[in-house]
Amino acid sequence: MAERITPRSQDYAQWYVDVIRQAKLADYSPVRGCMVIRPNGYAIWEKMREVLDRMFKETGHQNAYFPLFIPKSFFSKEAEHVEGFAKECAIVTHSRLRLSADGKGVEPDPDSRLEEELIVRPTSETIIWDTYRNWIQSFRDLPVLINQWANVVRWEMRTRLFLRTMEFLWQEGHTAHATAEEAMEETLRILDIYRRFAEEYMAMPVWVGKKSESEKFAGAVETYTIEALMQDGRALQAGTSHFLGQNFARAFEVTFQDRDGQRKYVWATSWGVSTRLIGALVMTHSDDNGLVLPPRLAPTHIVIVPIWRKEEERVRVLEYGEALRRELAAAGWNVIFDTDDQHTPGWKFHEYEVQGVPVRLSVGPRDVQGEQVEVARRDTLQKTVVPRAGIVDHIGQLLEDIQRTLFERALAFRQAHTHRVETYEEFRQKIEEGGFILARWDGDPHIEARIKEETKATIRCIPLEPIEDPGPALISGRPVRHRVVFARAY
RNA sequence: CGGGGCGUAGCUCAGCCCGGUUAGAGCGCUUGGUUCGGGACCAAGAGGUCGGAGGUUCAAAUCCUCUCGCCCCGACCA
Repeated sequence: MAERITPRSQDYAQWYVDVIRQAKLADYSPVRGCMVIRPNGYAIWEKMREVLDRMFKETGHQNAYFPLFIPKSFFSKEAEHVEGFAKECAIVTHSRLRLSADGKGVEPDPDSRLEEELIVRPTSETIIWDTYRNWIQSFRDLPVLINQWANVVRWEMRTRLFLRTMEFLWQEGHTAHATAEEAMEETLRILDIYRRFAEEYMAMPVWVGKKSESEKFAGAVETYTIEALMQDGRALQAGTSHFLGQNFARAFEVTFQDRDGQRKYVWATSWGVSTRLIGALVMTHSDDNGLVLPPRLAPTHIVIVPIWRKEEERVRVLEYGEALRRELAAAGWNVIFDTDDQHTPGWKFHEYEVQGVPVRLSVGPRDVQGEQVEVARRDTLQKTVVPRAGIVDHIGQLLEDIQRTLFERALAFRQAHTHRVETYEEFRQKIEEGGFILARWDGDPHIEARIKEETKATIRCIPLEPIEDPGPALISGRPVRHRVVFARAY
């Protein structure tokens, strides 16, 4: 009997860690705040990467790779950006170790102190814009549409597996454009890619909107975001796309000569999603039995568990199962046929359930005899027996149904946990229940700050499609046209 | 950075308060056998500088001091 998963109702944070550990997505590492992403977790990241990379390329982007280290001086060029990241940077000061005096360990060799210290990138705007200066001379060089898959380091106070680790994997897009309009179009194009990815692949409904001034990215003119709701009622920022204006172009002197012969600063965007999405996936769909994965991101779609007692049964069952496996694999599904005889079928049922494989097939003597297959779906845990003939079509439809069911379930959850409030009093009560609160805000940052201070709730976004509902704003009572989205967030 | 918790076998932990031969359990692992339709069972085995350093003592996993690390909760952040 393996360890149990703490029920969500008992301790949500512990449940989250239990699911990750038992589904073998990640381990803690010897380094504080850093995790080891195990093959099961990394395979999900690879699927995400595959899908997003295709979407980026379809919209004209190319991948490139910039250095991990950034000269310290680069950070002094864009004031807001510096302020945003200064407090969480890892800094390389030496290039060599030597044996320490007591002979028991090693220490930085003082002679190897770097002339200019290097910052381990917390994000790559600075080094990329320094590079773009050399690439961009003319309007003919624009736009520059580049993405990089990389790791970044942010020296966080407090970490949580996948949601916030000191080192994490992500993609960061950095684009340069001739006009503000083009850059804004790009910002929103990417935002829509993120929305589609969240909804269509992760089966995770999201709010799409703009960040308030206080919540936007350090150095951005506008930050756009997709915001999801986790099962415990807290919001999670799942992806951001920034319109950077000319801030970085000015800081790094990136100009081009336009058609009209004028020298102009270029317009910029940057955008990213990270391995945090794996945490979002866990907290959107999984249950007390373990991980639940949407089929479109599941590294393994189907597992076949053979069952037998006697040797002659074993032979027939394995033959039956292997034919099944081949047929399903030929249809394009990733299939595991678990013929390991060290574990009982019951053990395997639990194992794959914990790991979130969307569909499990069991084949035993009964099924061989009746030319049938037992089909169990992970999302509802329902089991049915279906005829062997036409199994491929059946499974195909089932996987689609699971994908749809997960989205609908998450959407229903979000709807049930989204409330409109009219007064601050009501707001303060409702926020305690978790979930999203749609309320009117008059745009005053002081009121936003006060609400955060008093309730820990922040404006998650100002929806791109405005929630028209004129009325008095919270606290100030000033008349406003629409509502914004509040929540307590991760 | 504040508050709390924990460091004993690969994992989860007991033992510590009240010091006493050879440090335990469950799971996992190895070998053999019987099993196999929702986490099988039997037998035999391997596996530990009790986080580290110092101290008290005839004697320390246990008491004292220092130290390192990790986890959780807050403030800060993707």
